[in-house]
Amino acid sequence: MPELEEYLTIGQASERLGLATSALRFYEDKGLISSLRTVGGQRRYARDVLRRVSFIRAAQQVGLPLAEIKESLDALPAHRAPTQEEWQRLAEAWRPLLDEQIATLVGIRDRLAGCIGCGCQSLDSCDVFNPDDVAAQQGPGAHFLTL
Amino acid sequence: MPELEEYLTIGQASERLGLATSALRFYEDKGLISSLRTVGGQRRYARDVLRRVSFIRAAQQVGLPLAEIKESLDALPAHRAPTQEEWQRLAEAWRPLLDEQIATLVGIRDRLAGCIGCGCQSLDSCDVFNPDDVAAQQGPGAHFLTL
DNA sequence: GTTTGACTTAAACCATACTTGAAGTTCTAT
DNA sequence: ATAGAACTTCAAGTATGGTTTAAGTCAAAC
Repeated sequence: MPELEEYLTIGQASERLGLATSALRFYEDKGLISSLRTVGGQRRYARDVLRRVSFIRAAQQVGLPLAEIKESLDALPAHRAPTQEEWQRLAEAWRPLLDEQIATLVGIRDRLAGCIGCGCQSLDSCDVFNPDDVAAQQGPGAHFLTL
Repeated sequence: MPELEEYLTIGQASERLGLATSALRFYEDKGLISSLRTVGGQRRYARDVLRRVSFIRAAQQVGLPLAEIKESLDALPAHRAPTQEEWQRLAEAWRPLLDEQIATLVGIRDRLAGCIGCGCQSLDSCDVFNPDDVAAQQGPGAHFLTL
């Protein structure tokens, strides 16, 4: 039986994910991933850890802190590999965030292009360089990253 | 003479920018902004600090660390308000970064849509959930944020 | 059965980006 | 002239996301 291929050591997972072993242990400490243990106490990861970690990294790119990512992952079953539908429900939850973040960046880019394109006085009415008073409407900190 | 309108106290700048006074002092400590001082030692900001700080905040949204933002700002004149062209040169330097970051997020979004849209087996060939081996090609850490 | 590389924990350390607190000073309005 | 709000500095604290180190154990090949 392919028991050797069934599970990954932390080094194997690390290599495949392009992530330090310390980061995997850190994620496990924080409850974002879990592992089985050998009799000797070494970690063995089920293969779905690869998908979980990939999900974590993608979520980080979207700007989510690990604590929130954990909350999302907590919706997944603890002791069996999640189904496709379960992954998709998580993924759909990001859509608004993703859209918002993309809109923010595209907004910066376009206003940038506007400032560059249209000559001398647009700069004074440009949101990118004169948000002034605008930011003050939202709470301190926050904006889109702290969602 | 409108000396009162010419300069901003730290509290006024803070309020207009929607940013804590401690953050403004922190930026000044780090050399990202500068101020004049009253006889009594209080800060007075020239109005272009608003644009500078807005630039900083926008740059942070693009993922740049303060140290790099400082390097960009160091290209601006120290003792006069930058011209429009000077601001634009800085802004243009972000274009590639912005484009890259937008592309990354749009990529995640589209692959997400693909996974959700196309039924049961796409998940196994989806980059978002199976980057596996892919990430390992780049150095540890890095990816687009550490540019 | 022994070596060697991969693994273990726990605690300490790092960098970034700020915030908070203490103790005191300045500014502005009355 | 004085009260109170706003300001000052400096040091320490916080949160996030890890990495590093020390001292030792496990697993696999020889």
